[in-house]
Amino acid sequence: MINEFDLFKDFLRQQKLRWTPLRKMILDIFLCFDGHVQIETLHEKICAQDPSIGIATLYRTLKLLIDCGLVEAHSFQNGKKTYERMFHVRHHDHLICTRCEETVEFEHPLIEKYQIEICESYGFTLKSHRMELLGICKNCEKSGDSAWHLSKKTLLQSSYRLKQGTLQQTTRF
Amino acid sequence: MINEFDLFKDFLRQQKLRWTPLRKMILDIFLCFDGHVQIETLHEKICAQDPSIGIATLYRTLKLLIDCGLVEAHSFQNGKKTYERMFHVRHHDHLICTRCEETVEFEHPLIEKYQIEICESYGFTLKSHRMELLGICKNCEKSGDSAWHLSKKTLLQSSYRLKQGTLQQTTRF
DNA sequence: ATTATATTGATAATCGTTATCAATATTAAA
DNA sequence: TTTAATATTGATAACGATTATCAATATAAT
Ligand SMILES: [Mn+2]
Ligand SMILES: [Mn+2]
Ligand SMILES: [Zn+2]
Ligand SMILES: [Zn+2]
Repeated sequence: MINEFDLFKDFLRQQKLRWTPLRKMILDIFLCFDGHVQIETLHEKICAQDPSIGIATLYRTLKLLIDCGLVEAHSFQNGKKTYERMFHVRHHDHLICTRCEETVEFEHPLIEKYQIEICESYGFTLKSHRMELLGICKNCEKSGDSAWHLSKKTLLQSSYRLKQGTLQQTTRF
Repeated sequence: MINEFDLFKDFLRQQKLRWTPLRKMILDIFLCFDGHVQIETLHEKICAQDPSIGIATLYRTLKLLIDCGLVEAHSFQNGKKTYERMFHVRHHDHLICTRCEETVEFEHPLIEKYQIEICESYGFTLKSHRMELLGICKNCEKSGDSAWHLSKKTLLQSSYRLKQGTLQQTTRF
């Protein structure tokens, strides 16, 4: 039964790169996590085992894992990427609560099918897709923070920010 | 017949912000463009009219236009955002050629419908979505650059880069 | 052994975007 | 009209996740 380690090894050999203890360790720890992992989380757990490991190596190794198809990087909201294992994981898309950032994974065969049809009709060769549904989860919806959130939104919209209990001007980006 | 200018004016008034000549000018020029505009393109055209206008004001004004729903920002590949007018424009999603960056706009009612159904089934309130199909357009496909692209991809994957005619090591991000 | 190539960590650089701030301009209040 | 309060603007510094650079080291090929 082939596994991630063998695949990674083969990929590295094929690319004339090397299967090192460090790369093994990083893959090992990455696979401990379920779902979406942030680089920082990963780095912490790795540093617990060996604090001398630099963050650059982490980025480099993740990049390699992406190149060989074992990992996928997502760019959801906050600028930071998250990494998700892709081997022996069904394809799925994401439903994201914009309030608490909870994510739900789903798949919809018909949507997938229509995506292919659309591409064909425009003469495109579909390589991949990104689909994210953004909404408010049940919890956030009922925990009636809506008032606070609304006012917060208004404050942000009107280019003010609550700071130290008073309203202070800020820039309007 | 209500237009973007009136909507923007109303929005500003409502937020106790001001309708200034500069904001009018920026909106004016933005509306000259069709489709997706980059901030840099916009800045050039604006500077042609008045070189003293700072880029910060552009970002600020675009942000306001987004807040009031007249504009949408997209984050496709290359890190840079593009801005698209949203008023009197049908909702659509995007099909993007990853080689030449050509984009095609499309809509598919059933996909939209299923998105809503999916959200409901998980108890989410759908607020928005993002769907991008990534592929190779007909032109790029047939202009048989595939050999070059393949080798380029391999080079990138194997963490090398063609530089000054020789193969030089580079980092592996 | 000797040479060629790959890996690693520290650290600087990148770059689109945001924040800060002081000078003006505009509006509201007195 | 004065006076105070608030908003706008441009220059420029800061941000922050990611990437590049580089020298030291490790590994593979010959
Ligand atoms: Mn997932
Ligand atoms: Mn569009
Ligand atoms: Zn939530
Ligand atoms: Zn193309």
